[in-house]
Amino acid sequence: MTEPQHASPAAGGGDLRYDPAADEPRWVDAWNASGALRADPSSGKPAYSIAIPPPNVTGALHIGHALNNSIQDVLIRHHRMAGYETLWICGTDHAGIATQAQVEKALAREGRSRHEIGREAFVARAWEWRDEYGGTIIGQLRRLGATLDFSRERFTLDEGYARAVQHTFVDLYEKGHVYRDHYMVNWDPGLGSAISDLEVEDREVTDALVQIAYPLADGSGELIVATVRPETMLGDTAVAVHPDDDRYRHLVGKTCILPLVGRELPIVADDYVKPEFGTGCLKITPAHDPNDFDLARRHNLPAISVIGEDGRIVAAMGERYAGLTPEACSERVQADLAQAGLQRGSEPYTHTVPFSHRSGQRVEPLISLQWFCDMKRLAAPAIAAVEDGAVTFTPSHWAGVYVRWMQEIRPWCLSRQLWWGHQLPVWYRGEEVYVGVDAPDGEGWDRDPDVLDTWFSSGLWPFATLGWPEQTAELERFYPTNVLSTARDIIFLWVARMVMLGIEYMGAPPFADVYIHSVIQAADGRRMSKSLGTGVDPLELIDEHGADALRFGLLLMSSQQDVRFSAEKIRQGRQLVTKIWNATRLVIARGGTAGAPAPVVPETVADRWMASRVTEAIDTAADLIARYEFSRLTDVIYHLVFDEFCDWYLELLKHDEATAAVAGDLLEQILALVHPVMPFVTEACWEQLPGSSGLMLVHAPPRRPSARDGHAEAMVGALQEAVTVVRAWRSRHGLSPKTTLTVALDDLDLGRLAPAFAGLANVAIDDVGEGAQVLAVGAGQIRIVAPVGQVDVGAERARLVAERDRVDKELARAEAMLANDRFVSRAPAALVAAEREKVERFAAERQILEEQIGVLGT
RNA sequence: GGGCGGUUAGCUCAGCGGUAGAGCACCUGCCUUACAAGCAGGGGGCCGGCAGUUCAAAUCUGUCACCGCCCA
Repeated sequence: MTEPQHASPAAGGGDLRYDPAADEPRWVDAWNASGALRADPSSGKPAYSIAIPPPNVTGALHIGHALNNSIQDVLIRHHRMAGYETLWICGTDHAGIATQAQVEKALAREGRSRHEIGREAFVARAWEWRDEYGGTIIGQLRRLGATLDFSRERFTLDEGYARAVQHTFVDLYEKGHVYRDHYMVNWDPGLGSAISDLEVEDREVTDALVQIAYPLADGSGELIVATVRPETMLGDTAVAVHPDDDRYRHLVGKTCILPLVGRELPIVADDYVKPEFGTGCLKITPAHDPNDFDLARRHNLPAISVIGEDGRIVAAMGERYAGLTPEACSERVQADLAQAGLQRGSEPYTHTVPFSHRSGQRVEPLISLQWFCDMKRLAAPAIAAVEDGAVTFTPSHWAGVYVRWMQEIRPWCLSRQLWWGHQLPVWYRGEEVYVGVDAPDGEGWDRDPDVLDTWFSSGLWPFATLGWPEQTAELERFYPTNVLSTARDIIFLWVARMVMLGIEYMGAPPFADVYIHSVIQAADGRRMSKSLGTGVDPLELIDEHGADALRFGLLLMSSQQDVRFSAEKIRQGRQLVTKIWNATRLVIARGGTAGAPAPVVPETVADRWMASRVTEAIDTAADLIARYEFSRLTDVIYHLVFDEFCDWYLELLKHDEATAAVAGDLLEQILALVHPVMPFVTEACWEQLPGSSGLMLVHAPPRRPSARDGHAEAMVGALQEAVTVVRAWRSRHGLSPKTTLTVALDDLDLGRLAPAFAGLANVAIDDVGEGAQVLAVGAGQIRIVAPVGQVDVGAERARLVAERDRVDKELARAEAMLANDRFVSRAPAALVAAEREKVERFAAERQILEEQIGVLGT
């Protein structure tokens, strides 16, 4: 027989602090083994469910995951303890681009490429990669203490899930929302795929703004156009001017000659053109600029592609340019223009240019045949759901962000030229197109090689994970989920799409609440960056401080806005862990036990006071959780444990002013209150408390140990003030805390707490005679004997005079307010009464101060 | 260019109409047998500038200045 290898708070030789690294793993196992994480759709309890925003299968836990999953775990644990049948849906996202890149990298190390091994082998390779590494982040979530339903882990490429995705695509096609079109897309040449608008980020770049002369066809002169991309001129199909521009009005309808190519270009008028930009003449390249594309559609202009999907100049541009990179082509075009005498100048020009979020490469806008989803009709009910309150955002201003984006929603390019993902359920045979979940009958059909944007499949997450389109018990029971917790950069990518698809397929939005948590920035106030080394690894923080400390610290630092990472908050969490641990040791040493079937009846004033404080904290905490105010929740916990339970109540317990039975019961309630935030240490403490049984994980919710008790709060309040006043006095006079002072209490009724006062303040209560110093305490006062020769009378007098002046000012302020008729007549009566009370109190305080000053003499 | 958010103690952030708060940092005492990763006491802010509304403004309105984010 060996003792378990874990820390113990038990009295007598117990460890002085909790050891998270040694103790946490066994709780992860115990929770899992308990079966409590597995949701039971057939239970009679009310349901509470959350779908985890599925982490990228290639990902590792970052600080944002750590915060978001701490939040979700608090919600899940709180509701589980409160008697809900909870389901926290677990799983990962197949992350098309990221996963494909990982596998391609592995292949490259072997000197091979995906094209060499072919699609089938590549996909098999990707699955192998996923089987080997795909569980990493789920394991990391376990270390955080996340109580996901691991038995229902889903992956967005699972067979059933894939079926749901195919079904959705086919259905949207049949409803006419999904269509195929030649349209301008964001082409990522690095990836060799189209990407969505949301995967593009604009960056400032300084390019050369080149001026080129386009001769008028009738030989009457020339137009000068300015461009940062001279190579695209090869695809120009018009020159545009503003309709109100007097310089060019007479040229509209005429034509000019495209240099180097010789094509005749119409000169069109369009108010998109800014007359003040450059020369006011805009070359139009419909195939390579989104604005030009739109303008060309308005004027029925053809589009001529210059750059192909390989990122190089297409063959149709002739052998002088074909095959060049755009940069090389730009140089050659400029040289050719110079030779032709048509280059008119060049100047540096800073503008924003789209870059791929995925590959980091400059996005090439080009026209391509892709599958799109028209979002307008799907968006309308999704907007209504937020506007009429069926879906609420916290903080609320994100609702506006969501609605504004949805109102201007644009078609979503669904196809990606990748191999890893949901291949489009589309087949072609000549001009025929077949869209269906199953392959078409007959010979000669070729399946579209493209896959769907990963976000298309994750849009189905809250219901496809529950078995949809099958009508499962889980779906019936747990849809819609209660809340989605996520970061604001996901609102468009994911939240909006989930709401649209949830309403379309389930007839109800996928969640009632959307909680948008803080983005945790680096200490410098910028986004954490791996390349800059400003990232913080949550796993290292768990190693160093424990998961409880990390969870607490992250929740404490989070707020309604972005916040800077603060290691100090994590340390604070660790201190709370230690505090709870040691408080438990003390309570056990004093004979406290747990497991009382009903509140232990408080006996003493101190007991009733603490029971009252715990009661209030429990109520407040439940309210804060309901409002997603996690930072305040941690604050309430911290204050309760440190300032009330430990600093006062346990000290009173040591002075036998509180009872061990109540202390044990209250500690139990506090552990239950703290457990959703700090699950590990609360389990460990609970385990050590005599009388405990089972896991804190499934403990009943923290029980209000008694009603609020105003009398007890007032009595202990008076005690605290009296003790503090004496301690401060002693400290001011440089007296050691060990110096026992003699004091008398005048009109100060501490009742049965008087002995506690004597103990905590280290005083003897006795008759003090004349000449003692007077200290105001609430309604009464304390007279205190100054040890002869140990008190700096001059300094004390100066302090008292300063204090009296301060009170005078307060008095004058309150009196001035009361002298103001408009205040007395217009302010709420309660406030006026409060000011009157203040006048009385300040006057009394002033009198005591005068008395004190008098005693000290001049 | 449009929109949103921010500017409060040295630092990180609360408060959002009734006399400025927390944690950390700082200063001064304490190894008081649960905890020195602790305890006790203390100093520190004309709440970005200006102008309004109000009996009363960090708090509401307008405006300016910076900082950040999102969408073009």
